[in-house]
Amino acid sequence: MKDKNAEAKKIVNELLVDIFNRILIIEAEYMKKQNVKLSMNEIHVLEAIEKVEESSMSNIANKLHITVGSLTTAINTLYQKKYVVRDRDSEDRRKVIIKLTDLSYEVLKKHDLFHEQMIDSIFKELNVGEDKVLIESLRNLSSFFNR
Amino acid sequence: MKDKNAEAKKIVNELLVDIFNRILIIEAEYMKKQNVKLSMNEIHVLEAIEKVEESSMSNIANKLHITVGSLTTAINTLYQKKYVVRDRDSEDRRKVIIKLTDLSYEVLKKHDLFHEQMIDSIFKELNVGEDKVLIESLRNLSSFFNR
DNA sequence: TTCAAATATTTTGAATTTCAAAATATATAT
DNA sequence: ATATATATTTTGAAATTCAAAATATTTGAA
Repeated sequence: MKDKNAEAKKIVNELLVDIFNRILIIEAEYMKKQNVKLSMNEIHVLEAIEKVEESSMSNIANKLHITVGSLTTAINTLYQKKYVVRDRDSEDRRKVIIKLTDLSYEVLKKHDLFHEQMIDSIFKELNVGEDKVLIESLRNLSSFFNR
Repeated sequence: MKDKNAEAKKIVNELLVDIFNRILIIEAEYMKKQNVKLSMNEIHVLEAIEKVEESSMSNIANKLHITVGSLTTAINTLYQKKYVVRDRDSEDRRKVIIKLTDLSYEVLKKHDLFHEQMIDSIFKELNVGEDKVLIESLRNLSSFFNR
């Protein structure tokens, strides 16, 4: 049986693939232009540390979907470059808590600005109430990944 | 000045980041479950070869936003595993044209199915005409990357 | 209390992916 | 003819990742 939305679906798929393929490259170029010396990978580590509830190694690695071992090497270089410090949790001394330095907050401010501009570009031609459709669609896509 | 859409924008940004962070992992799990032995990286190379107009090394690398040198190593292993063959362009013998084998088309069929299910999950609760809003939003985001 | 099991992290060794620059081959234009 | 441009591969190095082993600390049961 034919799908009446076939054409729209094809377009949405192509747009998503295109966006997905380009976002990292564009974001990296933008950050470089802002004089940020870190890779997108490193920036995403900082972002995860900022967003996660308790910034232990396990929690951060979990948020990033990488192993704790991989995170250790990432944190090692970020520590060397003075973007993070390591603290022991006083309650449970097995846990290492990662804290961001001011250097990191500068980077994250620039990163947030990029995302703001990106989101503004989506909203600029949206009419009242249309944001609901967009949010619902993205929620459906996100929950598709939960099964 | 306050932005009346501030809350909606925040939600859209979080959804996009979440989708972006998870899609590759979920897609990789799916392909593995379908008994595909290739990495997502390798699958995306096959996808680019299929989609590009003329599948020369330069065109493919361009589509993937990687250097031709990087592509050469990727094609080397895909050739070894019998997913592609190399042809010389008879018009211009500098060009190497990459062709997919049947093994690749099997993989791409499974990959397409994943994307179909993904897109269906977006459309399942969309009413008539609402797909226009979604397409317009994604188009705006995509063209934000063009500046 | 004490010690085995569980949990948190780091270390190690290897694979994959990537790049820039040099090398090679072919085509084009003067 | 030959210099220049274009297409690709090779080379050497860096970044990112993983799994498994090693280390440190906590927890729970005897």
